Amino acid sequence: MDEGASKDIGDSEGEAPAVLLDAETRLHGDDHRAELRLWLRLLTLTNLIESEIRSRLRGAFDVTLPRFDLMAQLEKAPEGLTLGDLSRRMMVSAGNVTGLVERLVQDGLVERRPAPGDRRSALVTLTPEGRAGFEAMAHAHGDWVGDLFAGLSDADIEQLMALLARAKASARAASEAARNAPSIHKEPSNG
Amino acid sequence: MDEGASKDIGDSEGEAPAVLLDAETRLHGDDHRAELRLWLRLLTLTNLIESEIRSRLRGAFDVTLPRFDLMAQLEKAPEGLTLGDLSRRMMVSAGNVTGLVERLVQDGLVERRPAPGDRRSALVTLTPEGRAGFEAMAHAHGDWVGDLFAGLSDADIEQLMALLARAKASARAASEAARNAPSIHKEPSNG
DNA sequence: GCGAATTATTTTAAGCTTAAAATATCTGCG
DNA sequence: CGCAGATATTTTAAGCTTAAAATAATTCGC
Repeated sequence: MDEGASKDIGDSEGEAPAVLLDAETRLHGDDHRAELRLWLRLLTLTNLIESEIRSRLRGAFDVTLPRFDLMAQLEKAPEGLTLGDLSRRMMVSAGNVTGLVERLVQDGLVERRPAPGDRRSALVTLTPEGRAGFEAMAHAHGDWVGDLFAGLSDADIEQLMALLARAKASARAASEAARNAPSIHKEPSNG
Repeated sequence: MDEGASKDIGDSEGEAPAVLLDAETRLHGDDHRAELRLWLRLLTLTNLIESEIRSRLRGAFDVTLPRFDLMAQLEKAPEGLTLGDLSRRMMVSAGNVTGLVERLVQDGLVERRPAPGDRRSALVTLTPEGRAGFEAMAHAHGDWVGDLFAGLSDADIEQLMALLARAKASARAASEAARNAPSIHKEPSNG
């Protein structure tokens, strides 16, 4: 397995990604330059950290991020979770979970057994080996994340948390608005 | 070997992902709770926006994000780019670019031709169709990103830009430190 | 000019991911 | 009861992604 850093989309970082906007767009009205730069920076940072964590998980424990994520969910639910629970909590498709669980079962890290009372469902739990492995990984993972953000002060973190919360609310609102009114070509002012 | 987009890892969001830290970790010293929450929030936000953009690109233009990204790089370099250039600029592996270009050529959106002067290389450029398609996509993409961040004020954006820059510097420093001194089990103080 | 090292690209093997279709089971309603 | 619709999971087809090995061509040093 493995991983990688990923995606960029725009410019490396310093200047305005003017290329993403042709002259006509600007005439249209909004130009979204600041938002595009923000998105680019957010994406770059997240990809940087994510690929660092992926690569460390692979190097130190020979495990992928999705597997780590799945095990983290199980760790929080000692009584076990169904595939559907996992799918919802991990925010990935059901088919994805099927394959992930299959591979983790093969590795002896999780166990699958019929759910009592519903023959459609299966309950997934960590094996003792899986639990022990996860604990070591979670410990290292915490240290790594601590390291990666070591250059931020407590105040920086606090401010970031607040701003990211606001950004998330904004993005969620926009997503839902689009979901409830599709096909409107998303022109804020003159559509 | 593997990889994909990734997702959550911790809690849905509100509370401390205490599960990622067992008692022993806390005794060890640092506990990194704040950093873990920050990382979780950053990841959640980025995934939310990224999947929204992916889904809109697919719905409106039947194109994937990696293809859009590749075309964006070509748009900025009208004289064309080699596969190696693309790999570096997109921050993905060379093999990845080979396949992406292959598929885009099949769709008639980009063109591949031997690079003059180096028989190992190929120059990739947008076809007229690819260029026209990209312009429409970039326009919509700009609007979407503008929408998604519409709830942030100019001041919010400015602050976020500054804090994210600081976070990026921190993460980069930590990555490079690790790269130059591997195998030290990453214990900040007592390794 | 020859061979070693470097660079550009492709191939291979494996895993992640999704949407959509197919299965299987369950629940509610007459 | 019996069936219709909902729910849980698997399967399928396609694409993305990487690391590592394999090819091919270039460059450098002598």
